Amino acid sequence: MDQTTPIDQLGTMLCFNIHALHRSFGRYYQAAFSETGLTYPKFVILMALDSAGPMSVSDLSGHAGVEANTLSPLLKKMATFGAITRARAEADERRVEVAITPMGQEILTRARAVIAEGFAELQIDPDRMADVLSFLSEVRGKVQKADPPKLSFDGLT
Amino acid sequence: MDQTTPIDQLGTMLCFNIHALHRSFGRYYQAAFSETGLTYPKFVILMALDSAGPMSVSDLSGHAGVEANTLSPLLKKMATFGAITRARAEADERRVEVAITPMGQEILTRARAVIAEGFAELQIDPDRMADVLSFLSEVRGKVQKADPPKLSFDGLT
DNA sequence: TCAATATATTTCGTATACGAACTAATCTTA
DNA sequence: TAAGATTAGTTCGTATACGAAATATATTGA
Repeated sequence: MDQTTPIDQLGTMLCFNIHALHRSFGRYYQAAFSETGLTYPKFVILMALDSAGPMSVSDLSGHAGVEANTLSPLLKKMATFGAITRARAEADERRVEVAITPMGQEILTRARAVIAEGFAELQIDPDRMADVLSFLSEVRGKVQKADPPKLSFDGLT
Repeated sequence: MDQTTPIDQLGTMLCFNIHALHRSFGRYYQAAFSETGLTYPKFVILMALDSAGPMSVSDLSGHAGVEANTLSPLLKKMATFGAITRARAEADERRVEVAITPMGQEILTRARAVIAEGFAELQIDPDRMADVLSFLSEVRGKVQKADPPKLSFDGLT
Protein backbone atom coordinates (compact mmCIF):
# COMPACT_ATOMS: atom_id res chain seq x y z
CA MET A 1 0.00 0.00 0.00
CA ASP A 2 2.60 2.43 1.12
CA GLN A 3 6.35 2.10 1.25
CA THR A 4 6.54 3.24 4.86
CA THR A 5 4.12 0.68 6.28
CA PRO A 6 5.49 -0.06 9.73
CA ILE A 7 5.41 -3.56 11.14
CA ASP A 8 2.78 -2.48 13.62
CA GLN A 9 0.35 -2.01 10.79
CA LEU A 10 0.87 -5.40 9.19
CA GLY A 11 -1.72 -7.02 11.42
CA THR A 12 -4.23 -4.38 10.51
CA MET A 13 -3.43 -4.84 6.85
CA LEU A 14 -3.83 -8.58 7.09
CA CYS A 15 -7.29 -8.14 8.63
CA PHE A 16 -8.20 -5.69 5.96
CA ASN A 17 -7.13 -8.00 3.18
CA ILE A 18 -8.89 -10.97 4.71
CA HIS A 19 -12.03 -8.92 5.14
CA ALA A 20 -11.99 -7.60 1.59
CA LEU A 21 -11.19 -10.98 0.09
CA HIS A 22 -13.92 -12.58 2.15
CA ARG A 23 -16.42 -10.09 0.69
CA SER A 24 -15.11 -10.72 -2.80
CA PHE A 25 -15.52 -14.46 -2.38
CA GLY A 26 -18.96 -13.88 -0.91
CA ARG A 27 -20.07 -11.99 -3.99
CA TYR A 28 -18.41 -14.54 -6.26
CA TYR A 29 -20.22 -17.46 -4.65
CA GLN A 30 -23.45 -15.54 -4.56
CA ALA A 31 -23.21 -15.02 -8.30
CA ALA A 32 -22.31 -18.67 -8.88
CA PHE A 33 -24.98 -20.13 -6.60
CA SER A 34 -27.79 -17.58 -6.68
CA GLU A 35 -30.10 -19.57 -8.92
CA THR A 36 -30.07 -22.50 -6.54
CA GLY A 37 -30.57 -21.14 -3.04
CA LEU A 38 -27.19 -22.55 -2.03
CA THR A 39 -24.96 -20.04 -0.27
CA TYR A 40 -21.35 -20.10 0.76
CA PRO A 41 -22.03 -20.85 4.44
CA LYS A 42 -24.27 -23.77 3.45
CA PHE A 43 -21.59 -25.01 1.07
CA VAL A 44 -19.07 -24.98 3.93
CA ILE A 45 -21.46 -27.03 6.06
CA LEU A 46 -21.87 -29.61 3.31
CA MET A 47 -18.11 -29.80 2.84
CA ALA A 48 -17.52 -30.35 6.54
CA LEU A 49 -20.19 -33.05 6.80
CA ASP A 50 -18.90 -34.74 3.67
CA SER A 51 -15.27 -34.85 4.69
CA ALA A 52 -15.63 -35.54 8.41
CA GLY A 53 -18.90 -37.51 8.46
CA PRO A 54 -21.97 -37.02 10.67
CA MET A 55 -21.37 -34.94 13.76
CA SER A 56 -23.01 -32.79 16.42
CA VAL A 57 -23.86 -29.13 15.96
CA SER A 58 -20.99 -28.02 18.17
CA ASP A 59 -18.46 -30.21 16.35
CA LEU A 60 -19.74 -28.78 13.10
CA SER A 61 -19.30 -25.34 14.60
CA GLY A 62 -15.60 -26.10 15.04
CA HIS A 63 -15.24 -27.51 11.53
CA ALA A 64 -17.09 -24.69 9.81
CA GLY A 65 -15.56 -21.88 11.88
CA VAL A 66 -18.89 -20.35 12.93
CA GLU A 67 -20.78 -20.44 16.21
CA ALA A 68 -23.47 -23.01 16.97
CA ASN A 69 -26.18 -20.37 17.25
CA THR A 70 -25.40 -19.31 13.68
CA LEU A 71 -25.63 -22.87 12.45
CA SER A 72 -28.91 -23.65 14.16
CA PRO A 73 -31.29 -21.87 11.79
CA LEU A 74 -29.17 -22.73 8.75
CA LEU A 75 -29.29 -26.43 9.57
CA LYS A 76 -33.03 -26.25 10.01
CA LYS A 77 -33.45 -24.79 6.53
CA MET A 78 -31.05 -27.27 4.97
CA ALA A 79 -32.86 -30.19 6.60
CA THR A 80 -36.20 -28.90 5.33
CA PHE A 81 -34.71 -28.70 1.86
CA GLY A 82 -33.43 -32.26 2.17
CA ALA A 83 -29.68 -31.73 1.91
CA ILE A 84 -28.97 -32.88 5.46
CA THR A 85 -30.65 -34.77 8.30
CA ARG A 86 -30.95 -33.65 11.92
CA ALA A 87 -31.74 -36.01 14.78
CA ARG A 88 -31.32 -36.03 18.54
CA ALA A 89 -28.56 -38.47 19.53
CA GLU A 90 -29.95 -41.50 21.36
CA ALA A 91 -27.05 -41.82 23.75
CA ASP A 92 -27.20 -38.17 24.79
CA GLU A 93 -30.43 -36.36 24.16
CA ARG A 94 -28.80 -32.96 24.37
CA ARG A 95 -26.83 -33.59 21.20
CA VAL A 96 -28.18 -33.20 17.68
CA GLU A 97 -26.49 -35.35 15.05
CA VAL A 98 -26.23 -33.78 11.62
CA ALA A 99 -25.47 -35.75 8.46
CA ILE A 100 -25.34 -35.08 4.73
CA THR A 101 -27.94 -36.86 2.58
CA PRO A 102 -27.42 -38.31 -0.94
CA MET A 103 -29.14 -35.20 -2.25
CA GLY A 104 -26.69 -33.06 -0.28
CA GLN A 105 -23.82 -35.09 -1.74
CA GLU A 106 -25.13 -34.46 -5.23
CA ILE A 107 -25.40 -30.73 -4.59
CA LEU A 108 -21.90 -30.65 -3.14
CA THR A 109 -20.43 -32.53 -6.09
CA ARG A 110 -21.97 -30.11 -8.56
CA ALA A 111 -21.00 -27.05 -6.52
CA ARG A 112 -17.41 -28.26 -6.21
CA ALA A 113 -17.17 -28.79 -9.95
CA VAL A 114 -18.44 -25.29 -10.63
CA ILE A 115 -16.02 -23.77 -8.14
CA ALA A 116 -13.08 -25.78 -9.44
CA GLU A 117 -13.89 -24.62 -12.95
CA GLY A 118 -14.13 -21.00 -11.82
CA PHE A 119 -10.86 -21.19 -9.94
CA ALA A 120 -8.97 -22.74 -12.80
CA GLU A 121 -9.75 -19.56 -14.73
CA LEU A 122 -8.12 -17.43 -12.04
CA GLN A 123 -4.68 -18.87 -12.86
CA ILE A 124 -3.38 -19.00 -9.33
CA ASP A 125 -0.02 -20.61 -8.62
CA PRO A 126 -0.76 -23.84 -6.66
CA ASP A 127 2.54 -23.86 -4.77
CA ARG A 128 2.14 -20.31 -3.59
CA MET A 129 -1.46 -21.04 -2.68
CA ALA A 130 -0.47 -24.06 -0.59
CA ASP A 131 2.07 -21.97 1.24
CA VAL A 132 -0.47 -19.24 1.92
CA LEU A 133 -3.02 -21.80 3.15
CA SER A 134 -0.62 -23.09 5.75
CA PHE A 135 0.18 -19.56 6.86
CA LEU A 136 -3.51 -18.69 7.18
CA SER A 137 -4.21 -21.81 9.22
CA GLU A 138 -1.35 -20.96 11.52
CA VAL A 139 -2.58 -17.40 12.00
CA ARG A 140 -6.11 -18.61 12.61
CA GLY A 141 -4.92 -20.95 15.33
CA LYS A 142 -3.09 -18.12 17.04
CA VAL A 143 -5.95 -15.66 16.73
CA GLN A 144 -8.40 -18.16 18.18
CA LYS A 145 -6.22 -18.75 21.20
CA ALA A 146 -5.32 -15.10 21.74
CA ASP A 147 -6.80 -12.89 24.42
CA PRO A 148 -6.97 -9.46 22.78
CA PRO A 149 -6.09 -6.28 24.69
CA LYS A 150 -9.16 -4.13 25.31
CA LEU A 151 -9.88 -0.78 23.73
CA SER A 152 -11.37 1.96 25.87
CA PHE A 153 -12.67 5.40 25.01
CA ASP A 154 -12.16 6.80 28.50
CA GLY A 155 -11.35 10.47 28.38
CA LEU A 156 -12.19 10.76 24.70
CA THR A 157 -12.46 14.44 23.74
CA MET B 1 -6.62 -31.43 5.50
CA ASP B 2 -6.03 -34.54 3.52
CA GLN B 3 -2.88 -35.76 1.83
CA THR B 4 -4.66 -36.38 -1.45
CA THR B 5 -6.07 -32.88 -1.87
CA PRO B 6 -6.26 -32.36 -5.62
CA ILE B 7 -5.40 -29.05 -7.18
CA ASP B 8 -9.02 -28.41 -8.06
CA GLN B 9 -9.87 -28.30 -4.37
CA LEU B 10 -7.29 -25.66 -3.54
CA GLY B 11 -9.66 -22.86 -4.44
CA THR B 12 -12.30 -24.28 -2.17
CA MET B 13 -9.76 -24.61 0.60
CA LEU B 14 -8.62 -21.04 0.18
CA CYS B 15 -12.21 -19.81 0.50
CA PHE B 16 -12.68 -21.96 3.54
CA ASN B 17 -9.56 -20.62 5.21
CA ILE B 18 -10.42 -17.05 4.38
CA HIS B 19 -13.91 -17.51 5.69
CA ALA B 20 -12.77 -19.12 8.94
CA LEU B 21 -10.02 -16.57 9.51
CA HIS B 22 -12.43 -13.76 8.80
CA ARG B 23 -14.74 -15.12 11.51
CA SER B 24 -11.80 -15.48 13.90
CA PHE B 25 -10.73 -11.90 13.32
CA GLY B 26 -14.34 -10.81 13.72
CA ARG B 27 -14.54 -12.40 17.14
CA TYR B 28 -11.12 -11.05 18.06
CA TYR B 29 -12.05 -7.48 17.18
CA GLN B 30 -15.41 -7.84 18.83
CA ALA B 31 -13.68 -8.84 22.05
CA ALA B 32 -11.16 -6.00 21.74
CA PHE B 33 -13.69 -3.30 20.85
CA SER B 34 -16.90 -4.42 22.52
CA GLU B 35 -16.80 -1.92 25.37
CA THR B 36 -16.65 0.98 22.96
CA GLY B 37 -19.29 0.35 20.29
CA LEU B 38 -16.54 0.32 17.65
CA THR B 39 -16.72 -2.68 15.32
CA TYR B 40 -14.37 -4.02 12.71
CA PRO B 41 -16.32 -2.64 9.73
CA LYS B 42 -16.37 0.80 11.34
CA PHE B 43 -12.65 0.54 12.01
CA VAL B 44 -12.06 -0.21 8.32
CA ILE B 45 -14.07 2.86 7.38
CA LEU B 46 -12.01 5.06 9.69
CA MET B 47 -8.80 3.60 8.28
CA ALA B 48 -9.85 4.28 4.71
CA LEU B 49 -10.92 7.86 5.46
CA ASP B 50 -7.74 8.49 7.39
CA SER B 51 -5.36 7.19 4.75
CA ALA B 52 -7.11 8.40 1.61
CA GLY B 53 -8.84 11.54 2.90
CA PRO B 54 -12.48 12.62 2.49
CA MET B 55 -14.37 10.85 -0.27
CA SER B 56 -17.80 9.89 -1.57
CA VAL B 57 -19.75 6.88 -0.36
CA SER B 58 -19.04 4.94 -3.53
CA ASP B 59 -15.31 5.67 -3.40
CA LEU B 60 -15.35 4.53 0.20
CA SER B 61 -17.13 1.40 -0.93
CA GLY B 62 -14.15 0.62 -3.17
CA HIS B 63 -11.63 1.34 -0.44
CA ALA B 64 -13.42 -0.63 2.26
CA GLY B 65 -14.37 -3.57 0.04
CA VAL B 66 -18.10 -3.47 0.87
CA GLU B 67 -21.10 -2.22 -1.11
CA ALA B 68 -22.45 1.30 -0.78
CA ASN B 69 -25.80 0.11 0.54
CA THR B 70 -23.97 -1.58 3.41
CA LEU B 71 -22.06 1.58 4.22
CA SER B 72 -25.07 3.85 4.19
CA PRO B 73 -26.56 2.97 7.60
CA LEU B 74 -23.11 2.52 9.14
CA LEU B 75 -22.05 5.99 8.10
CA LYS B 76 -25.25 7.43 9.50
CA LYS B 77 -24.53 5.90 12.91
CA MET B 78 -20.89 6.97 12.86
CA ALA B 79 -21.84 10.53 11.98
CA THR B 80 -24.37 10.63 14.82
CA PHE B 81 -21.65 9.43 17.16
CA GLY B 82 -19.31 12.13 15.89
CA ALA B 83 -16.50 10.06 14.39
CA ILE B 84 -17.16 11.22 10.83
CA THR B 85 -19.03 13.94 8.96
CA ARG B 86 -21.44 13.47 6.06
CA ALA B 87 -22.44 16.23 3.67
CA ARG B 88 -23.89 16.50 0.20
CA ALA B 89 -21.21 17.65 -2.24
CA GLU B 90 -21.87 21.18 -3.50
CA ALA B 91 -20.66 20.52 -7.02
CA ASP B 92 -22.81 17.41 -7.43
CA GLU B 93 -25.77 17.05 -5.12
CA ARG B 94 -25.99 13.32 -5.74
CA ARG B 95 -22.72 12.70 -3.99
CA VAL B 96 -22.23 12.53 -0.24
CA GLU B 97 -18.78 13.48 1.01
CA VAL B 98 -17.61 11.59 4.05
CA ALA B 99 -14.69 12.70 6.24
CA ILE B 100 -13.09 11.61 9.49
CA THR B 101 -13.33 14.04 12.43
CA PRO B 102 -10.66 14.74 15.07
CA MET B 103 -12.65 12.50 17.39
CA GLY B 104 -12.60 9.77 14.75
CA GLN B 105 -8.82 10.25 14.42
CA GLU B 106 -8.45 9.83 18.16
CA ILE B 107 -10.53 6.64 18.14
CA LEU B 108 -8.54 5.28 15.22
CA THR B 109 -5.22 6.03 16.89
CA ARG B 110 -6.26 4.20 20.03
CA ALA B 111 -7.74 1.27 18.14
CA ARG B 112 -4.61 0.92 16.02
CA ALA B 113 -2.43 0.85 19.11
CA VAL B 114 -4.55 -1.86 20.70
CA ILE B 115 -4.51 -3.96 17.55
CA ALA B 116 -0.77 -3.52 17.07
CA GLU B 117 -0.23 -4.63 20.66
CA GLY B 118 -2.47 -7.66 20.18
CA PHE B 119 -0.74 -8.66 16.98
CA ALA B 120 2.72 -8.37 18.41
CA GLU B 121 1.69 -11.13 20.82
CA LEU B 122 0.79 -13.43 17.95
CA GLN B 123 4.45 -13.68 16.88
CA ILE B 124 3.84 -13.71 13.16
CA ASP B 125 6.79 -13.56 10.78
CA PRO B 126 6.63 -10.13 9.06
CA ASP B 127 8.32 -11.27 5.85
CA ARG B 128 5.98 -14.18 5.40
CA MET B 129 3.05 -11.92 6.23
CA ALA B 130 4.10 -9.38 3.61
CA ASP B 131 4.34 -12.13 1.03
CA VAL B 132 0.89 -13.45 1.93
CA LEU B 133 -0.58 -9.95 1.76
CA SER B 134 0.61 -9.48 -1.79
CA PHE B 135 -0.78 -12.88 -2.75
CA LEU B 136 -4.16 -12.09 -1.19
CA SER B 137 -4.35 -8.75 -2.98
CA GLU B 138 -3.58 -10.47 -6.25
CA VAL B 139 -6.26 -13.10 -5.69
CA ARG B 140 -8.77 -10.46 -4.70
CA GLY B 141 -8.15 -8.54 -7.90
CA LYS B 142 -8.73 -11.67 -9.94
CA VAL B 143 -11.84 -12.73 -8.05
CA GLN B 144 -13.37 -9.28 -8.43
CA LYS B 145 -12.85 -9.33 -12.17
CA ALA B 146 -13.96 -12.93 -12.65
CA ASP B 147 -17.30 -13.99 -14.07
CA PRO B 148 -18.09 -17.19 -12.17
CA PRO B 149 -19.66 -20.21 -13.90
CA LYS B 150 -23.24 -20.78 -12.74
CA LEU B 151 -24.45 -23.68 -10.64
CA SER B 152 -27.78 -25.27 -11.49
CA PHE B 153 -29.82 -27.94 -9.74
CA ASP B 154 -31.67 -29.01 -12.86
CA GLY B 155 -32.51 -32.66 -12.71
CA LEU B 156 -31.54 -32.99 -9.09
CA THR B 157 -32.80 -36.28 -7.68
C1' DT C 1 -35.18 22.31 -23.90
C1' DC C 2 -36.91 18.66 -22.18
C1' DA C 3 -37.46 13.77 -22.33
C1' DA C 4 -34.42 9.68 -22.03
C1' DT C 5 -30.54 8.00 -19.85
C1' DA C 6 -27.06 7.63 -16.43
C1' DT C 7 -25.16 8.10 -11.79
C1' DA C 8 -25.11 8.38 -6.48
C1' DT C 9 -27.23 7.14 -2.54
C1' DT C 10 -30.79 5.18 0.22
C1' DT C 11 -34.42 1.90 1.33
C1' DC C 12 -36.11 -2.76 1.42
C1' DG C 13 -36.08 -7.71 1.92
C1' DT C 14 -33.31 -11.53 3.04
C1' DA C 15 -29.21 -14.06 4.83
C1' DT C 16 -25.48 -14.62 7.79
C1' DA C 17 -23.11 -13.98 12.36
C1' DC C 18 -22.25 -12.98 17.15
C1' DG C 19 -22.95 -12.73 22.39
C1' DA C 20 -26.27 -13.29 25.94
C1' DA C 21 -29.97 -15.48 27.78
C1' DC C 22 -32.87 -19.55 27.95
C1' DT C 23 -34.22 -24.54 28.01
C1' DA C 24 -33.37 -29.21 28.44
C1' DA C 25 -30.46 -33.00 29.52
C1' DT C 26 -26.44 -34.87 31.92
C1' DC C 27 -22.98 -35.12 35.30
C1' DT C 28 -21.02 -34.25 40.18
C1' DT C 29 -20.83 -34.63 44.65
C1' DA C 30 -22.07 -33.95 49.14
C1' DT D 1 -29.81 -39.43 45.32
C1' DA D 2 -31.09 -34.74 44.87
C1' DA D 3 -29.18 -29.91 44.54
C1' DG D 4 -25.84 -27.59 41.95
C1' DA D 5 -22.85 -27.27 38.10
C1' DT D 6 -22.01 -28.31 33.30
C1' DT D 7 -23.05 -29.10 28.57
C1' DA D 8 -25.78 -28.87 23.97
C1' DG D 9 -28.80 -26.54 21.42
C1' DT D 10 -32.04 -22.87 20.45
C1' DT D 11 -33.99 -18.26 20.74
C1' DC D 12 -33.42 -13.33 20.96
C1' DG D 13 -31.56 -8.82 19.97
C1' DT D 14 -28.31 -6.44 17.29
C1' DA D 15 -24.92 -5.69 13.49
C1' DT D 16 -23.19 -6.45 9.05
C1' DA D 17 -23.79 -7.49 4.07
C1' DC D 18 -25.80 -8.22 -0.44
C1' DG D 19 -28.96 -7.56 -4.69
C1' DA D 20 -32.95 -5.24 -6.26
C1' DA D 21 -35.78 -1.41 -6.27
C1' DA D 22 -36.67 3.40 -5.21
C1' DT D 23 -35.26 8.27 -5.12
C1' DA D 24 -32.84 12.28 -6.31
C1' DT D 25 -29.74 14.64 -9.16
C1' DA D 26 -27.02 15.27 -13.45
C1' DT D 27 -26.02 14.54 -18.28
C1' DT D 28 -27.24 13.70 -23.18
C1' DG D 29 -29.40 14.09 -27.35
C1' DA D 30 -33.14 14.82 -30.61
